[in-house]
Amino acid sequence: MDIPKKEDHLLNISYDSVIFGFSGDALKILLLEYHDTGFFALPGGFVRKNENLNDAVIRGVKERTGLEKLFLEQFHTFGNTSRSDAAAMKTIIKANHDSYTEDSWLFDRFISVGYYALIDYAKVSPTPDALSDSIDWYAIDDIPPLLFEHNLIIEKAIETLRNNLNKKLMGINLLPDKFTMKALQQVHEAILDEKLGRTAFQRKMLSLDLLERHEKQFSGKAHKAPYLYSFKSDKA
Amino acid sequence: MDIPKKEDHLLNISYDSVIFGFSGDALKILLLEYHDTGFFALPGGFVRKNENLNDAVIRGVKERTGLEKLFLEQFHTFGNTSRSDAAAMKTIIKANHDSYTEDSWLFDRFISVGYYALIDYAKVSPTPDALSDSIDWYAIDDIPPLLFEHNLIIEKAIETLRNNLNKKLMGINLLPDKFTMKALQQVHEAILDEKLGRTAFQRKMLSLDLLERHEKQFSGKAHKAPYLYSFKSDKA
DNA sequence: ATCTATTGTCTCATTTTGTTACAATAATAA
DNA sequence: TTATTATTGTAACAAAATGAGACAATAGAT
Repeated sequence: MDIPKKEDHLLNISYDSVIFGFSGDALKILLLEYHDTGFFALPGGFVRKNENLNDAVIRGVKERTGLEKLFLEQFHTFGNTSRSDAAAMKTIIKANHDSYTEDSWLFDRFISVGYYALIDYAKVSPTPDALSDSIDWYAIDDIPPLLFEHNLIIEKAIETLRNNLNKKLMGINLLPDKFTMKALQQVHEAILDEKLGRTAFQRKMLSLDLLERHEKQFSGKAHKAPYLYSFKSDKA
Repeated sequence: MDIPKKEDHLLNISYDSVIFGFSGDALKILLLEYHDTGFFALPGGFVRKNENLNDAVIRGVKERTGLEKLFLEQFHTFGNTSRSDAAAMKTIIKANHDSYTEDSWLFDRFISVGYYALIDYAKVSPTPDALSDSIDWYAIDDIPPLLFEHNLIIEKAIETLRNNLNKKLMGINLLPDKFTMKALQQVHEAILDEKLGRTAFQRKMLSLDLLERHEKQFSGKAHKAPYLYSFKSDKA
């Protein structure tokens, strides 16, 4: 992988993406570990000179997950001087490139726009890029210390996700196209970090008139089979 | 006024501020008009190399309004290529500066962070800076066409304000320290653009336990005098 | 055929919200 | 001093939303 070129990009501005997935029991996010440094961080990147900010983030998330259509939303822009860490950036670049130069634009101060994405955990097999040893899922209550105040960015992302959860059933973006009411409830519980009453939850979801009921799902277990639901497409 | 110098600032990044005030009957915002151009726009600015983004916005709003302590919150970052307009920027700079240079950094593309501020309308006498003919209040349903997609930025600011209104009685930032329940209700109605039931509103506000009741306010009119309230400082 | 775990819905209690009613009151007019 | 008027604070009641428990339906195991 080449170092991104200064003349192709906007300066002093970057993005960081908090990519959420739901494993069935826990809410997780994708973190990458840089080669030979022990550094963990959020997947991020830069904006090309003639590229919309949104498109830059979509491009970056696609490179990391292979997903093209995904739920993606900006939540906050982080602009404190304290969040820059030129030393760490130098270590990363040094560990990966012979062409290390002391005065790279990458060591400048960056203002970073935070995005979060909600994706179907099952649809992704994350692949590390050339800069990173690994890219892996981490449960949100088990996040290691990260570079560049990224732990703070994650907290803010979760807070935003909680606040927006009720708007238009956002949680469904973490599930397959068809899902049971129980799965939807588990997603909500994972995001809110609290138990919800089963009957009240079901009544509320159905009353929103956003779900379409399909065939039953037979699990092979000895009990009544639940209906499958999907998000009504005309409510998007 | 001097043109801001390239070497002092972050490149490709700016901010725009939507400064809300409440005149007693309508919600208004501050717009400025540039010298000799007929161009209207939101007050905005740039970030110095060693300055926090938030501090840059505080500095800019203070220069325009004289206010130092104010309610200020970031709401969205605008990053589409379509929002840049080098031609308009050139017109503005030309109209104001002999030292016009064709290749100024100001003509580059900018990603702009949107902030909104809530201030006490009565406390401000807006003063135009050297670049602008006028800075004035405009009711939010009477905004002229603005440069750089600023109309869109205002819409998003209002939307965010509506969504956040219930969080911790944000509306009080548009009022003096002490205010009547009726004034608070009028602020809410102006923001939400709908009438609210008087008794339900009063009951709700009092139940939040965020308001402190003070002496009555005698208006001189022939009716029962309302209590004055303030925001409980320990709930900030 | 009986048993077990889970689901969908009903019912009822509780809480919240919306609306109307009404007494209290500050200033004015009679 | 005593009505009169406009507005305020709160109570009272109705309607709607929410929470919790009961229960029948049912897919598969025994």
